[in-house]
Amino acid sequence: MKKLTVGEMAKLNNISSQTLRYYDKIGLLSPEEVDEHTGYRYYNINQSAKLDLINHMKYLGMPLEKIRLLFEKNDIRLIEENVDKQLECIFEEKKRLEIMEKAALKFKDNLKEYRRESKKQGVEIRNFKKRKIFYYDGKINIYENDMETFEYILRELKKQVMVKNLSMVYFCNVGSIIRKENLQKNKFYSSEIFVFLDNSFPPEEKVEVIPEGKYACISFKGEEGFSNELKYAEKLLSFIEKNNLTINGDYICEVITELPLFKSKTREMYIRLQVPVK
Amino acid sequence: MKKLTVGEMAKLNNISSQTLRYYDKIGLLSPEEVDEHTGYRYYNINQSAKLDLINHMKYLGMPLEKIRLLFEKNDIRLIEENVDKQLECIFEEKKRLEIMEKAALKFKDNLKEYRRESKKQGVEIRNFKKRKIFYYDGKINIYENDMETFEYILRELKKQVMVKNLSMVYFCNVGSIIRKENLQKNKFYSSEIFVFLDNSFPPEEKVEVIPEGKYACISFKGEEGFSNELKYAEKLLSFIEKNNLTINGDYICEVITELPLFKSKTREMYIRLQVPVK
DNA sequence: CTTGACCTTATAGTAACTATAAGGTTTATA
DNA sequence: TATAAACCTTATAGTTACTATAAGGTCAAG
Repeated sequence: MKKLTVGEMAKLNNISSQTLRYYDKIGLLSPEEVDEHTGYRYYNINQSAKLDLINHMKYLGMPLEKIRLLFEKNDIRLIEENVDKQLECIFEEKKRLEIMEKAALKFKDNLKEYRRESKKQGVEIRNFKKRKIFYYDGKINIYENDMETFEYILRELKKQVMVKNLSMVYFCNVGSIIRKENLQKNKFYSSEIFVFLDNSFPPEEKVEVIPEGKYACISFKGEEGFSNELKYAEKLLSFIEKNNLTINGDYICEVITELPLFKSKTREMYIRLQVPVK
Repeated sequence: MKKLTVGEMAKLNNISSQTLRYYDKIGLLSPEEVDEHTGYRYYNINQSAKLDLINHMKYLGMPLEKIRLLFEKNDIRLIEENVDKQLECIFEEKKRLEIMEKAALKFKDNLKEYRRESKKQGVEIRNFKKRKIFYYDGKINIYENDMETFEYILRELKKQVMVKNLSMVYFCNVGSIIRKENLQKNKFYSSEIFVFLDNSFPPEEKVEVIPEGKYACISFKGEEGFSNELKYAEKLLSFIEKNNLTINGDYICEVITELPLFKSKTREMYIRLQVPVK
């Protein structure tokens, strides 16, 4: 039988000779013969079969070290078990990709909304579909505290989100709520902040549905502190009053997109205030 | 505002302090302040916003270097383009996973068949569903040549499979064909070898359908050369004759599973001969 | 005998960290 | 005020499955 050099063997199997040398080094596939004097590797074409199998198992996502061990152990049942494990990994990976995809689409949505909102001025009436949120009550009125405190409450929410094993994907869409009772009393009190969830999320404690319907909205660029928000909230409420609308639920302050990357070190957020109306 | 040390900042954001130091090193996120004398890093809680965004983009599958560049370029449109690219990557990755899953399931199937066949002796009649193959004609009668030549033809098939952009997944299921005309003339001539394809594979040149139906089968352990096969083929054909069955199509020699890992350096294959009968 | 194409080993680089070592700083307690 | 614990610093190596490069040896053809 013809002895093949690394280069020939590599070409026949469509891989690089370095890869073959590497496989030799880690003991995964060694040439049939090595010239003692020159160190030249000589392969046999039928070693391709093993290479085929390596590629196949690699394709299943197995690390080379595991493949090597399986070869060493030489037990079909072990191989089967490992293929089952690989299948589980593949399943997990597929789930992860699904979430990634959702996250990317949501991110695009956010950017689109960002562009839309940054052109808008004044109050408008919009229809929103049903939305789900996961909220956390910090027990502190955010309007009576500074951004620093708000950040700490946000971190707390983030931890809750992680504890609940929700994906961090959601964490780009946060907001705060003023409950209807307080709003009607003109009391700016909000201790609850939330993240938007996927609509497919199952009902659970601290998961709430924000109903579909008409919302009076106003959006603006968030700045340090909440003084800004109060100004726009007043505009929104006076619009509602002027147009003889009735407040129909909780006031929501939604962060459209935050791009803290730019110039400033702090959050640079577009904010949309929303009040459901009749 | 409170200055946070790496450890505090890390704890608040549920990452390790080493990661924060690493981000500092690669210029992705540097602390607001560094003590000139001691080198201590001091962060501000509102830098968490940037960390959130980093995590989000990382989640989309972006490498840190790209995230850093996007931060540097400071252009929303660029970010959007990159998210689109990420979506494409996610899509590709999903396709790859699908194939991986199929490969793993097929591999398990093969092992199951391997166990089944290794217990069987003698001829049996089995029903097979429709199967698709991609074949390659080496123009050389494999029965008149040795295993080495066969291996070279296999390598050629492999290249064709790659040229056609088929997944290597299929390469674990190879076989050879003796056409009906030759078989009926008792002429053991096969120059065509093939890989089984997914049934969803679109019809194309060199893609053929092996029809559903009854097959007379015999399986055995493959050994060096084809002498072994000829012996079993004779058994199969005499069975067909004895039982007054008619040959209804091409003779197929299918490699059930090869596990070249074990002891021997050469292919260790279970082989199933199949002849469609009426 | 030379030339070019191949082979060898060794080392560094990739990505996003983690782990470790050796040594300096801060803070709380005795 | 001394000291110890808990933190911080930098630098280095390791992870995976290779690829790229350098410096030098071997082989086959002309």
